[in-house]
Amino acid sequence: MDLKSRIAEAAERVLLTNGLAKTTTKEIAKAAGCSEGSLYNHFKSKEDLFLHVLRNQLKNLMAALTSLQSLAGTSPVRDNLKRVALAALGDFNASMSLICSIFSDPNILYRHREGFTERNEGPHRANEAVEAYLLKEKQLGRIGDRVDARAAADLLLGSCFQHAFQLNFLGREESLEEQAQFADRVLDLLSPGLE
Amino acid sequence: MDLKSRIAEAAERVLLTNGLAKTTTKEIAKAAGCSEGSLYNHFKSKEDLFLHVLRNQLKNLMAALTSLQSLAGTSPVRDNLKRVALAALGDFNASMSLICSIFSDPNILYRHREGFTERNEGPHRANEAVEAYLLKEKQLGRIGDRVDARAAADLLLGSCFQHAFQLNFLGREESLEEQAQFADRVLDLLSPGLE
Amino acid sequence: MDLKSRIAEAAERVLLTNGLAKTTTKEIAKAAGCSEGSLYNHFKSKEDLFLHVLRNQLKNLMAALTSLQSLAGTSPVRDNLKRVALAALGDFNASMSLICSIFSDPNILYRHREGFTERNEGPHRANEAVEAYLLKEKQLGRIGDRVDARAAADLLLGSCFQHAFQLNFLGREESLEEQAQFADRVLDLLSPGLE
Amino acid sequence: MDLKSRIAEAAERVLLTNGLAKTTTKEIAKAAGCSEGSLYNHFKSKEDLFLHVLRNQLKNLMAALTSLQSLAGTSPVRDNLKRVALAALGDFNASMSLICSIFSDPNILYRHREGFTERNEGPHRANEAVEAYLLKEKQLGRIGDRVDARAAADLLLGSCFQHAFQLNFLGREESLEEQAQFADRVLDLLSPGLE
DNA sequence: AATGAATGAGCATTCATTCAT
DNA sequence: AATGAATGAATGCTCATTCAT
Repeated sequence: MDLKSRIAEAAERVLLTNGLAKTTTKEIAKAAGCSEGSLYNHFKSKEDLFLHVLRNQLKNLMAALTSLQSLAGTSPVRDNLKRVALAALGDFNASMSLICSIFSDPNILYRHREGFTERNEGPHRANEAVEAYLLKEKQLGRIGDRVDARAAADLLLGSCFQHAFQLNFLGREESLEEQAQFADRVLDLLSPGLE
Repeated sequence: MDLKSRIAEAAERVLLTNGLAKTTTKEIAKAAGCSEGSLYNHFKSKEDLFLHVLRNQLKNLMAALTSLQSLAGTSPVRDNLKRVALAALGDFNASMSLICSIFSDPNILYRHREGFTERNEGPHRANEAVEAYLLKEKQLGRIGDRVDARAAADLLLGSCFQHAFQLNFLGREESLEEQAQFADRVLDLLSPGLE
Repeated sequence: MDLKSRIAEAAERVLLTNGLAKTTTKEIAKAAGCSEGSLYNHFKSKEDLFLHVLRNQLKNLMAALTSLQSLAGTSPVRDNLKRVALAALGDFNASMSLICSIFSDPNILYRHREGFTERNEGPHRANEAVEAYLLKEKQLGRIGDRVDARAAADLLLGSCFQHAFQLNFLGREESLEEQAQFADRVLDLLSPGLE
Repeated sequence: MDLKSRIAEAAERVLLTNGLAKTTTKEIAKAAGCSEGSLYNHFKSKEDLFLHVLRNQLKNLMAALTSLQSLAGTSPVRDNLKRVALAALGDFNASMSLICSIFSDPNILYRHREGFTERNEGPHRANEAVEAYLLKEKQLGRIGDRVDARAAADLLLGSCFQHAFQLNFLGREESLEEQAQFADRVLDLLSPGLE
């Protein structure tokens, strides 16, 4: 693996462990097994390195959302949504402290936001992706034609997001099984509204 | 107003504007119109001051949750839930950057968590409060006897939480009317599941 | 006891416990059971308070030296010297850290020195006092007429001084009996030179 | 010379001039011709730097004490002791304010003590070294077989120590000749006791 | 005389960044 | 590209002193 990737992974590790405020370039360098100077051969600044790491979060969720689009009309809606919910729970959980750290520095927040705006990406796109999927299912008649697709997406992903937030806050870990239970309970309640 | 309160309010203002990472004691003092030394006559450290400010967030939501308990059986369930949703949207919106900043420093996270554990409080209690309310309504027969009260609470507050998060992330403001629309759409979709 | 004395005694206690560098006016006030402001009603500054405390050290030794002058020709020379040695060991031991602290701040050193010069006092006077006593004994024929009285004084008090210094450095306490043994051993060796 | 040594020497200079209490990192850096930050590339803290300087005091005396052991039985005892006395007077004089400063901060005192305990060194070892030398001379029959070697060492070094202390206190300098006279007078008085 | 909140200059220390090698 | 010593601005915090009450 090249040094740039090693640095990025080391940074991610340190950031998740120590939090943005307590993450120093010295420690990143140590974790990456290189010198502090090397960081600056591959990233313009610590902030750039952080933004680079940030952009690589939520990969599983993004993949799940991409594949979700092509699942419309195939496996049961509920199964599809559950798959997304599980990916969301997993990724939100793993990345929550990184994601939240953007609010501790307006400069980072601004740059992160602009970066997403440019590429027309961003975490809020997740909700749009679920919405888009549900619209397709609506056209296919697999969910009620009065269903507010966006509201459904917001409820599903919102509950997963807050759930992950609270687990992180409480310092608790959750097994895959517990995650599945959470998804099921939420989907049980949501399902009547989708018909 | 006494200096301690002035400092706390100034700190809140600066923290919301600059983010935790860019908030200095010098700037808090300036905003409070006092010397840096005075900060330390009233708070043991910058961290303590931050935790103090943090604990005073979400006051409206907490008040709404308290009054919610006594609303069981009175006004329509949906109205009661909407009231909570609006309080949540408002408070989450106003406090999101502060709340999220706790993840940028594990020490702060730890102390904030312990503080809540001691007082048996915390943001996760919000969901429990809504759950408790819904359980009462279930006993009163105003919602279906199969309803998963906790899942309903998680969906409602979770969607509000993530909505506020995304607004903050996008740097957008939302009118009260828009907030009400969001609440309505979410509750529309949730309602069938409550019957 | 009046407040001024209470403050002085509290300061002495704190200084001996914490060392000059770690002694704060806040702690002195706490130890004296008064406010920090009161310190300044009785002493012009913390430095003045320290100098006041400093001047009240070695009281026993000074008393012993005063009474020593009138002992010339009475009890055996060796007994008189031993009495002085014991007073020196006791006082040096109790005051060493205070005495040494004057070297940590040239301003204090200067003022302490000037204070003594004015009043024609000072710790070096101790050696002169023993010298004066020995000169009397020499005139009385109780010690050899070739004896270098000042050298004898320097040897006796010097060994006591360094002994106390080293005990303090090592953090050891010494019983009165051990102190007496030290004095005896030193005087045994010194005695042949006095004849 | 490397920066670490330059910093240490600069620190020693500033400490001797200003006293521990008035020695700031800013001034040390200035005296060393480097930035304050550089201090921390070579020493963990100001305290560590001080302890480093402290451990390099009394080098001449230590050398004299080492060579003293091999002088037993060679040059006259009195000459050997005088050599030690002169080294002691010189080093005590030059280092007194540094040595005494350890009593102004219990933390420094503790760490300095522990450092010596570990390495089985320390200023009190000086007296033991002289004692050891005298014991050899006793075995060689060059001093009386009843002589209390430790008491002799304590008298000799103690008087030198206090002499240096008082010179520093009085702010006086002493020529090499005056130092030799002091040593001679003290040894004159001590000599009868050694036979 | 006694208070103690307010002060603000001063301090040790940190850390992202640079640059000569 | 890799290094790591050097930097110095910036930070949180301390504490002797003041002064209105």
